[in-house]
Amino acid sequence: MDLDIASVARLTGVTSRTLRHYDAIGLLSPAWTGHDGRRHYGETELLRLQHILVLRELDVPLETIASIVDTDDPTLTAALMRDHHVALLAQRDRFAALAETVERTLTRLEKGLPMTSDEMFEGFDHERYEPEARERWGDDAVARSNAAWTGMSPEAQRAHVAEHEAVADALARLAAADADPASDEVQALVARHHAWVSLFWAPGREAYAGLGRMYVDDPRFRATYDKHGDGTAELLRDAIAVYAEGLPE
Amino acid sequence: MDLDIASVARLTGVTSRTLRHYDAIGLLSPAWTGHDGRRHYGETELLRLQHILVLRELDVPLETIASIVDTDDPTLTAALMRDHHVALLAQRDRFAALAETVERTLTRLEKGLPMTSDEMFEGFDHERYEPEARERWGDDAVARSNAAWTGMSPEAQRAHVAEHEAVADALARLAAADADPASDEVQALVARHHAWVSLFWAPGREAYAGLGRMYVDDPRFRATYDKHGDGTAELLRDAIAVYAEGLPE
DNA sequence: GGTAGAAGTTGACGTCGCGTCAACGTCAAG
DNA sequence: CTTGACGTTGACGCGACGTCAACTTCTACC
Repeated sequence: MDLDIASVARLTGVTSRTLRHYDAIGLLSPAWTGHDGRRHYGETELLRLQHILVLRELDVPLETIASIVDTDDPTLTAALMRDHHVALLAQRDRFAALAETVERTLTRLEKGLPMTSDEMFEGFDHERYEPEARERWGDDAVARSNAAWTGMSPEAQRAHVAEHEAVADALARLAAADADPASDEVQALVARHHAWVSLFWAPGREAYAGLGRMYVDDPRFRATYDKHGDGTAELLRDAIAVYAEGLPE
Repeated sequence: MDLDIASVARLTGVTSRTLRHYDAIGLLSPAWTGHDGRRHYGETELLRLQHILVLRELDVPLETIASIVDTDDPTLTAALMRDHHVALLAQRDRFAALAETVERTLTRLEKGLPMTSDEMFEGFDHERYEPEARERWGDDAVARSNAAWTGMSPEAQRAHVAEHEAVADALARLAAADADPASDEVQALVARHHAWVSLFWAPGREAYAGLGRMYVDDPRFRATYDKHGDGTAELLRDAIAVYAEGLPE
């Protein structure tokens, strides 16, 4: 896939100016730049852009968005996306509440009835900023946005990240040695991986296997594991496929 | 009702800074200012503020908001509010669509399936800017926002406004002469008023009577008619009450 | 090969809706 | 009569682009 700036603009609804802006501030760089300076975008960039736009819909500042989409941990990313899904539903409900308030005001006006001043403003800003939104996207959204993650102490958070790195490193070494995905050594690592994932999200059999496939199929997620060593993502995928058979649902 | 700036802020969720800003740009002036310069707000201001906030939720620029809420034509105002109600519902649906898109992306990612680039961006900006929103709140929202109004030629629009003025003037003269609301002369004018209203909105018996009461009860709307002569709003209300009995529903 | 037009490029400045800070005035309570 | 809460008026700052301007490059057609 090779799209120029206008194609991306048409596809996504953002202007080319916006894409140039995102390049300028380092939020979204093109896949490559022609010798003439023209920007070219690939699939990875489109995925990243979708992620960015979801967050932008929620009025997350671009700087915060950058720190979120730069998180190269795929499971955390997935968890955050689920979180954004919840936020979108909240926005939907907020506008529904507003519509109702306005409707009430209208019918009361039509009937010539007065309203109390509290009643008039039900559903306005109270829903928007209390109690979550402000806290939620305030300073460091990555460290706050997921409930499980938020509940952890900073040390626990660091330990958690380190655990993931350790698993990935060990997997990379076994991948280099061409280990069997079903072997006990590998399966023990997958168990640790599954425990790690479970803090954010408790996937069933199908979902966990799907996550494994995503690690290979999505270039952005694949890079996360393969930077520890070539073949790591594939080994993890295959090992997860075996491990997943033992899961419920 | 006499509220200071902090009360209004608490009630509505906007900051006092915002209220001062709205005063500075002439969007919302306080009812009166104390000898010490402190701002005091009344019921009229709260109504106006709610109107402003509804429009702000829809991302209408403040300048446009000003031209909308300054329209001192009550029926057009009511029609616009109904329009805003529709827009709020549209926003609600837009976020619902976004949530669905994200959900689809998530499940596909979990299953490791790819998506087409079109699919990925379904529900993003296409809904937001096409085909209505941009045109709708573009330059002169007052002259565009109502469907019926938009369809009229500029000359027809001017004629329409003039008709309303003529009716109000005639009513004011009859009010000064202490005319009977049920008299043929007055009822003929109400018939013209009803025809005028019907272009924006076809009220039933109850709704039209309610509109009449609103003309007296709401000070902002009352002023619109009483500027033609004292007692005009009351005469219109009583005359509408009589006229409404002959309406269906 | 020449040229027009469409679409890209990089600065640079403008805009909107306030937030935020500074410096100061005023009021009610202790 | 001070203290502290809350108000006031400037003035500047900012985030996310829009909007020129001046220039280069690609493609199409003669």
